[in-house]
Amino acid sequence: MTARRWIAHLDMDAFYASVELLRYPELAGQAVVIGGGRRHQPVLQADGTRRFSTLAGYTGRGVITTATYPARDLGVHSGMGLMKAAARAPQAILLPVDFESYRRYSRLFKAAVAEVAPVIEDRGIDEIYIDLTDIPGAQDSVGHDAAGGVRAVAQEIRNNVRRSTGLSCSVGVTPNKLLSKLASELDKPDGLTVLTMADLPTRIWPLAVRKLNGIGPKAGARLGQLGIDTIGQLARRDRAELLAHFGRAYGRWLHEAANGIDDRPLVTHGEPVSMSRETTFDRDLHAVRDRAELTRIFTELATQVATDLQRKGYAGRTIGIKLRFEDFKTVTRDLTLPQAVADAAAIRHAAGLCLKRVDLTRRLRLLGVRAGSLIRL
DNA sequence: TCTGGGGTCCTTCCGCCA
DNA sequence: TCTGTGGCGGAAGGACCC
Repeated sequence: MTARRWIAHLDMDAFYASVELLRYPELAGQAVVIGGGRRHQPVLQADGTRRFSTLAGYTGRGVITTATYPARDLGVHSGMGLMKAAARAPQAILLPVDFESYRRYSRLFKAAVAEVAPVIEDRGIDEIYIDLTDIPGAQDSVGHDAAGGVRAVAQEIRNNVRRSTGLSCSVGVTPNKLLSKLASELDKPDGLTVLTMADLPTRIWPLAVRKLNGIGPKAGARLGQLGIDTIGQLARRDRAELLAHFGRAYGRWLHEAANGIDDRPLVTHGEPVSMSRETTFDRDLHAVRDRAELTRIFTELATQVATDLQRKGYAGRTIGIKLRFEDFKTVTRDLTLPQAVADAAAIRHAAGLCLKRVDLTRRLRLLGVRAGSLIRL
């Protein structure tokens, strides 16, 4: 009897906002959004209570990074501009992002998972895949529930995460990463969903194609034009038709994904490919009129990239820049050097050579500096 | 009131070279 | 020498994700 493959996807619930609520418990149950600049730090008042900023009157170019569930009920969500969110939910509390804390809780929850199941693929600060196939008990039936064993293992993981962080998470368990990613969303927040291939027609096919990890705004719109809105509609389409419309690689992937087929292994190691720093200005800057300020920011970004590289022990052979113009059009330029570099002066110099290759007549809203082709020092 | 910041991966094009 | 082919690294853009 060969073991049945069980892959879990674990997603922390409203992660950044939930970490903030641990620190400010008086905000529990309220509409809170995370995002924007440093100037919205809560202020401790004379009577010992804290005074929080609200969205009302927000000005700037920030976006929502995370919103609590009560805030989402007011029609705001991550990615939304804070100005727009302020119009919809002026009374919502606004807190600045604190990546330091989120990283600390990220390490905590991943360690808690690893105590139960050590084969983990990192997917960023708030989500992971976990291979449960070989965890003791995962292949057991409980009564007439063939998935009872793996359900218990997943529940133990959830308990461990809550015990060590005080935070809730949602978990999907299925035979592969693609389906588990979908399943973890089915009972959010604080849910556990176990699915087998037999559940595909009832639980997966009714979902919008956009829910599939790998179908973004562009592909979603193109599918819509073909009359394909749900995963089930996609699954029913002729493979040849998808190949004709989307090319060999992507067409094939669409067909397999809709049918729940995904053989990708967990990637448990991984070296960074690039490191970058970028910033959106408070107002659009002009290459000539705002030259001094642009130069200062440019040098600062190069210095930050150098600091990041050195702290993590890498050097980059390809140095690149990214510019975004006032009309949101984005261009990049890069330059591969004879040798990898990690010092601020060399990065700044190479980035400067890249900048000379761009027409700078339009005003800029963003500037970025990147190091790629990394080698370990 | 336009749309953050940090990434990965893929495609296409181009020059160079065998 | 001409023409074709194919690999490869580098550059640029774009789609997508957290």
